Amino acid sequence: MTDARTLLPVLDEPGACCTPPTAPPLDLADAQRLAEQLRALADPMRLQLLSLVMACDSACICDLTAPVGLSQPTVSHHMRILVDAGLLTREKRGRWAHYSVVPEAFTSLAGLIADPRRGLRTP
Amino acid sequence: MTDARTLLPVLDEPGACCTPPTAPPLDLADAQRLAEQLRALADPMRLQLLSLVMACDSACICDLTAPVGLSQPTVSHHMRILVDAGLLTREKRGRWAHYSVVPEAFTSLAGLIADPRRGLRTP
DNA sequence: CTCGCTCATCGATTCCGGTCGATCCATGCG
DNA sequence: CGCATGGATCGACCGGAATCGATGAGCGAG
Repeated sequence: MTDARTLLPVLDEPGACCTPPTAPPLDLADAQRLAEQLRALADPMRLQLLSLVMACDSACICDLTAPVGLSQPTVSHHMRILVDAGLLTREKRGRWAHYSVVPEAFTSLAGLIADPRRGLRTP
Repeated sequence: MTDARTLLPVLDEPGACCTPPTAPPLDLADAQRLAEQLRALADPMRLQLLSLVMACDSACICDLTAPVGLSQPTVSHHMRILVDAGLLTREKRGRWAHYSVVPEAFTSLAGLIADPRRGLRTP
């Protein structure tokens, strides 16, 4: 990066690498918040759990452990991560905890990925 | 899970948890492939790198290390992950490696998240 | 009140992923 | 040819995450 291009940015010599990135990258704080939501999604077991909740529209832990083949504490751990990421909501009814999807979270997340000018690009 | 509901599924007693998940979860292989793409996105530094590539439309490593403040091997490592996930393409021109985004990957990924009936739900 | 059921939390273990310095490969130049 | 440069790979380190068994907190039923 310490070549002549940084000193003579106007030249645009033919052997140059490419246009230097004058635009700063995505703000680190924004990137971290977005990555947190994506990291919650980036797990096969959590994707399976999400598919089950979407199918039932409202599910509790006891009905989720068997289909994914995980222990109850592990399922609870995954559900907590999904709730903390804002992708699910938890509602305690009696002895059971009912989990439901947050559709807005998925639509906004999809919008950020599909239209990166609003999410990955600094405005 | 070993309550009477599994033996008498027709009863639908009022104290029951919820409807049992008769539908199987998302196929594990599909979940793993989807998780692999999402895991590539679920990192703040990779999101910053993506924003830089999108801004330049074609960037090489030497122009990416400084803005994100990472070493060259680390940036190369992240770019490899993004290429392996199908989100970027790598093209060697001369001494430099030019990276470009794969728009279709982002649109399809956004579609799977926004319309989970096609991606997270088993058809 | 006591017991049983559901779920969350804790502690420990194991494994994966990010990061770096050092090194190696390929290309272009003299 | 030999040297310099851009980039990829290697080996190692370290923090964090996934998983489990055991335990604790809340609620319902008897």
